[in-house]
Amino acid sequence: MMFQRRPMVVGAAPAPCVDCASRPFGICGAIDERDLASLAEVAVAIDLAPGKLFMEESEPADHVFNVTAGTVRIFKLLPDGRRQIVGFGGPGQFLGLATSTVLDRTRGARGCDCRAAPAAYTVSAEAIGPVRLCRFSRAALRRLMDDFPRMEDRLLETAATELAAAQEQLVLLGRKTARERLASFLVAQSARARPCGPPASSLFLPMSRGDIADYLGLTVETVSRTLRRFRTERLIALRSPTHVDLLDRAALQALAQGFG
Amino acid sequence: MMFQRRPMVVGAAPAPCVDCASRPFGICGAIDERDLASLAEVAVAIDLAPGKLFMEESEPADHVFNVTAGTVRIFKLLPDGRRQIVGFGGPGQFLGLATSTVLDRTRGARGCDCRAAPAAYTVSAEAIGPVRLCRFSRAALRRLMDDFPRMEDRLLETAATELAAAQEQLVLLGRKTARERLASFLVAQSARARPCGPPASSLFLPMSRGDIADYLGLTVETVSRTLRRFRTERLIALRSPTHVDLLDRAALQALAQGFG
DNA sequence: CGTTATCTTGACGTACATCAAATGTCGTGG
DNA sequence: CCACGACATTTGATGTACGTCAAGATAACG
Repeated sequence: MMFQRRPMVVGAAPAPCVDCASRPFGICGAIDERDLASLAEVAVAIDLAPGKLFMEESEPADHVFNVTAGTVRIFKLLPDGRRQIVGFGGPGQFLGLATSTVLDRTRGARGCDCRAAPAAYTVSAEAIGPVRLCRFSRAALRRLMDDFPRMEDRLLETAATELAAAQEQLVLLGRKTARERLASFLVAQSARARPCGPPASSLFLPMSRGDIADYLGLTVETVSRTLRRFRTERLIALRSPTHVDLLDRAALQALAQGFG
Repeated sequence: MMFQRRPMVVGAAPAPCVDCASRPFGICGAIDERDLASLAEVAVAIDLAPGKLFMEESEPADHVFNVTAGTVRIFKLLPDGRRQIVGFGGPGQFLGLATSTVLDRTRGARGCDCRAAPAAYTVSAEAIGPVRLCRFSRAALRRLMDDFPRMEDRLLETAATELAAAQEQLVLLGRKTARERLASFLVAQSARARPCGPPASSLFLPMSRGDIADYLGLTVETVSRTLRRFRTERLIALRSPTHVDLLDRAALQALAQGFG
């Protein structure tokens, strides 16, 4: 196992996997320690500079990715520039599920071979701050799933979780007020900061206000105003734009669920 | 294999599968003709009366379903009654993906055994009009996936398609105007009516205005007004509340994508 | 053919967007 | 270390798309 030197923006190196801190969080956790060699064989570690776009909607989906460090934003654009962020991804985040895009998705049903079209990414993704990720070719993923059925199980589980998250976000965008959206966001972030155990009350937001706005279907101004109002109500404290303390988690939780 | 008699509302019978019209559209299409017996063995056909709730959010996810006739609405509720419909499902629609709900989904990442919790449905579903569906126990699905790997492949593919659809809907709810939402809805419905080939220009909407509103994050009034405006603009014709003709599909398509 | 739910239409209110400007934050170089 | 500039964030004034409330008009149904 050797080191490769590469230009700074995109460094690539074979992945050790064995001591990958994000393995338990992602689909790689499905593979047993003693089989990690087959994984490392096909994984390529890549470093991304802040802002780097590494996956683009409607491009051929030749690779899948796994975030190992940093945070990415996953989004879709309308032709006039309106942006909807569909999610943020931290260590363990899997990226690259794709559909044989027949332009207008027909909710699961096909029943004929209109799926001749090659798979394309359905969303774009770029780095927020410096990011490290692992890249696999789609073919390699296919082989891994064939060799290790637990891998496919894990991927299905991941997809189901992502779908549930997206559906929860549909409720947020379709039916919640700005206050409820921000409360939901803060509570979810604090839960994510500590996947197990008690949620963090002090949390770091790697994304900008603009990102938050585009995630919650609001404007920067509304995000800013709403957070300030939370502050005057002693629900949160704003140490810095990126560092928030949750002072009254119960109240925020209630707001998030639609009370108040 | 015996018949079970049940109250009229929910009739149940073993499923033949062989001549199931919706098989090519759903996950059952993954199973070869000569293996259909193993499928029919575990499938139970069920008839639902209009309005019948058959899957409820946060209940134990003991079964999965496959719509074979009619249309269902899939939704989530807020405690005060606000409703978000996350999708409509016709023949072929698979239902019952679930996550070990740790109350606040943490986007894919877990990395510990907080998943001890039993799987629960993440959404509710009820019949619009009369519906027929097939029910499988989750255990049976697990066995089917083990015996027929193509089944699991198909399910993963389905989940990916559903996720892409949900993400598209996030854009709609987060960033589109009422006009754009309705246009997107009409175009998508017409595309769905004919999964392959040219989209239908005359389409039947089995769901009520209220359902459409709760799907698009609007109110009934706004849906009604916007449709009427489309009518005065000669984009559509309204034969009856449930029967719409698309007169200018190109214009609607453009609107849906965010132009105009 | 009456009764009731659904859909339409109108008048008015408001939560959030838009536009505009001040303030804060942070990297860079003197 | 501090001054400067670029950009992110906050704050304020105003506008508007869509929601709410309230009748009517149609359609569905027994």
